[in-house]
Amino acid sequence: MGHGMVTMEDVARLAGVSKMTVSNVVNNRAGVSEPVRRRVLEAIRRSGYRVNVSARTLKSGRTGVIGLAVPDVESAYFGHLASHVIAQARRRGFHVAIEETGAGAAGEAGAIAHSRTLQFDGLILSAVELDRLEEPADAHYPIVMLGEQDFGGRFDHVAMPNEEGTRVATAHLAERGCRRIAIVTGGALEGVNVVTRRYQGYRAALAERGLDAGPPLLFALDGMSMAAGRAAAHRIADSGLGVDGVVAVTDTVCLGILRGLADRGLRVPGDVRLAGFDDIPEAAFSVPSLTTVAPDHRWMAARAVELVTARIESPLRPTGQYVAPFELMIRESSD
Amino acid sequence: MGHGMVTMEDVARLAGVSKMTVSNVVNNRAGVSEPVRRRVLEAIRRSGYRVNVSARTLKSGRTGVIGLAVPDVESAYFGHLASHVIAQARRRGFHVAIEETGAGAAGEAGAIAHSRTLQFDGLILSAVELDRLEEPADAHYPIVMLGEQDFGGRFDHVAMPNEEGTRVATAHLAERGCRRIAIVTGGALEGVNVVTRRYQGYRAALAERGLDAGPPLLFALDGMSMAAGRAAAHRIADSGLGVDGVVAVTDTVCLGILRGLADRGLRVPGDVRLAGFDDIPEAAFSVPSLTTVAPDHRWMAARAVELVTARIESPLRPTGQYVAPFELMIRESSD
DNA sequence: TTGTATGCGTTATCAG
DNA sequence: CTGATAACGCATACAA
Repeated sequence: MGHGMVTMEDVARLAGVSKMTVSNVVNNRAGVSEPVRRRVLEAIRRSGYRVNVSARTLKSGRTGVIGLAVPDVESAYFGHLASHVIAQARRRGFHVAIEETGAGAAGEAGAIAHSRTLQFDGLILSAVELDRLEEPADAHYPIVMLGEQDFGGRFDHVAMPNEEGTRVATAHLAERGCRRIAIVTGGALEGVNVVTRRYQGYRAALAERGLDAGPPLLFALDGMSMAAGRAAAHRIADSGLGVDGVVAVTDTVCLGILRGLADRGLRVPGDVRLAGFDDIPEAAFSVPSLTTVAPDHRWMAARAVELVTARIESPLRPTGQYVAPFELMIRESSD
Repeated sequence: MGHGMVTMEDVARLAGVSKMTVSNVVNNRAGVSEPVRRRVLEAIRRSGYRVNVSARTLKSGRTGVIGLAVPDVESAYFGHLASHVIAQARRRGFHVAIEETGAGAAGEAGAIAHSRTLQFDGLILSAVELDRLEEPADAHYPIVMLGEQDFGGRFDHVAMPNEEGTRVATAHLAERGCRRIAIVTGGALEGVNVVTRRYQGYRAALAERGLDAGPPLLFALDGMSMAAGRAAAHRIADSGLGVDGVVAVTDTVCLGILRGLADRGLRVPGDVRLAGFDDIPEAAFSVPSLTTVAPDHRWMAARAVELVTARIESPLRPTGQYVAPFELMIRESSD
C-alpha cells in the first residue's frame, strides 16, 4: 500500500514543533499556547493528517467500539434495535460494530470470541438461543445480554417482558371473545429462552380463564421468518380446530400469519384475531394493522449501552438485571 | 484496564521458542517444523492467546474491515442489502462495519472521512443524496458507490436499474389498463439521483403511450418512510384526479401507500393498482402482495465487494460502472 | 509551555 | 528451520 500516511511527526515538522505538542493539540489537552495550537491545527489541515487509530489503540488498550451481535441484520426487529443502540452509543462517544450471529447457539458463542479478537471494548449480545455459556478462562470482558438467558446473574442483562407481555396479549384476545387461542412459536420448548418464556405467558393467561391450551393449539415454526409464519397459518386454517385467536411469537412471524390466513380466505379480525410481539415499524402499517406487545426499545438500548459502558469503566462492578417496560398496542387485528 | 493480555512473547516463552516462530505459526507460514508447530499451538491453547489486531494493523496498514455506509439501518431495504454484503465480504476474508449516514449529503460525505479515520480498508457507500463530492487531497482511498451518483466515472459504481426498472413497472400498469398513473417519490427533482432517475423512467413510459404525466400526478414525499407513503396516499385519494395506478419510489413507501389507500376505503388492485421498487422481503407477504421491480441484490452485493477488494489490491486500476439486472415481480397489487 | 526517551504487540528482514 | 533486531504511530513519564 502506497497509502500516503501522514503521521504526527510530519505535522510536527510542518508546524515546527515536537510531535508531543501535536498530540496535545489533537487530544485537546491543556497546556498549549494559543499561537502554537493554531499553527498545529493549520498544519493538520494542510497535510490532511488523521490520527492512526491502531496506534492509539495499541497504546491505550481501547478501541472505542462496542460490538452489537444480533441473529440477523435483515430482520426488521434487529434493524430497529440497532438504530437505537447506535444512537445511544454515539452520545457516549462509542462507535458500534454490528455482528451477525446467524441465530444459532454456536454463532452466539462465536460472537463473543470474535468480539474479543476484534478488540471491541464491550459487547451487547442479543442472545436468542445460547442458553449455556462456558465462562472463558480470562473473564471480565464486558458483555451485556439482551435476551432471555441470564446465566444466573453472571452477566448484565436487559430482558424483554416476554412472559408478562405475552400474558397480557393473550388475555386481551380472550377478552375480545376468542375461545380457541393458538400460539405460533419456535420449536425448542426446553430451557429458558424467548420461546419458552412467551409460551409460558400464553399458558398462564389461558389457565387463569380456564381456556384450552397445550399441544394441539401450539404451532411450531422452523425459523422466525414471515415464510414460516405463513406456513403455520396454513396449518392453522387446515387444522379444523376452530381457532379464533392467534398469538405470534414475533411481529415478523405475525405478518406471515396475516398473509397465510388471507391465502385461506380467513378475515382478520373477523374470523381470527391476531396479536404479535415487538411493535416493529411495519406493524402499524399492515392491513389490518397489528395488535402487538410494544417493549420500550429506546429504553432497552439506552440501558444496554449504559451497562456496557459502566462495565468497561469498572469490570468488577456487580451485575444488574432489568426487564423492559412495555405497552400493549391495540390495533385493527384484534379489534 | 487490568486486561490480562497474553502476548506472543508469553506464548513464545511457554513453548520455548522465539516470538517470531509464534508469529509464523499463527499466520500459517511455511518453514516451521511439525513438532515446533505443535508445541506452539498447544501453548496458544493453554494460554488463551489471541492476536492483537491493533498491533497487526499498525504494522501492516490493513484492518481487514470494509465499511458499509447506508442511510438507515432500520430500513428494510438496507438491512436486506447489508446481509448480502456481509456474506460476500466474509467469503473474501473481510469483516463489515455498518455506518449510518442519516440520508443526508452531509452524512454521506462524513462517512468517507469517518471511514478513513476508522481505518477501514475500503468503503461501500450507498449514496442517496450526495451528488457532488470534493475529491480529497490524498485520493485513491478505495470507495465503491452504490447508488446513482457516478461522479463522472471517478469511482467504481454499482447502480440500480432505476430508470429502466421504473419504466417497465409503469408500462406494466398501463398494460393492465391504468390511465391515470401517479408517481410518489422524493421532493428533490434536480441532479442525478435515485429520485430523478426513477422519475425519468416513469415519464418515459407514459410518453411512449401518450398518457398524462407531469406535476399534477407527482406526489412528493418528505422522507422515504411508510408514514410518508401513507400521507401521500391520502393526498392521492383526496385529490379528485381519478388516479387508478401508482408507482412508488421504494417498497417501503409502497407499503405505506397500501395502508393509506386502505384508510380511504380504496381497494388494491380493484380501484388502484400499485407497483413498488426493491423487492424487499415484506413485499411478498403484504396483503395484497406487491408488484415490484426486483434488482438482483445478491449480484449487487457481490459486485460491490468484488470492486472494493480489487481496488484495495490495486488502487490505481481503472474504475468500473455497472447496472444491476432486474426482474419485474408481478404480484397481487397490480393483478 | 515544550521536548526526549521509551514501549505498546506484531511482523519484515536478515543473520545464524 | 529458527532467532535477533528494528520499525509501525502514538502517548506516557519525565526532563528541560
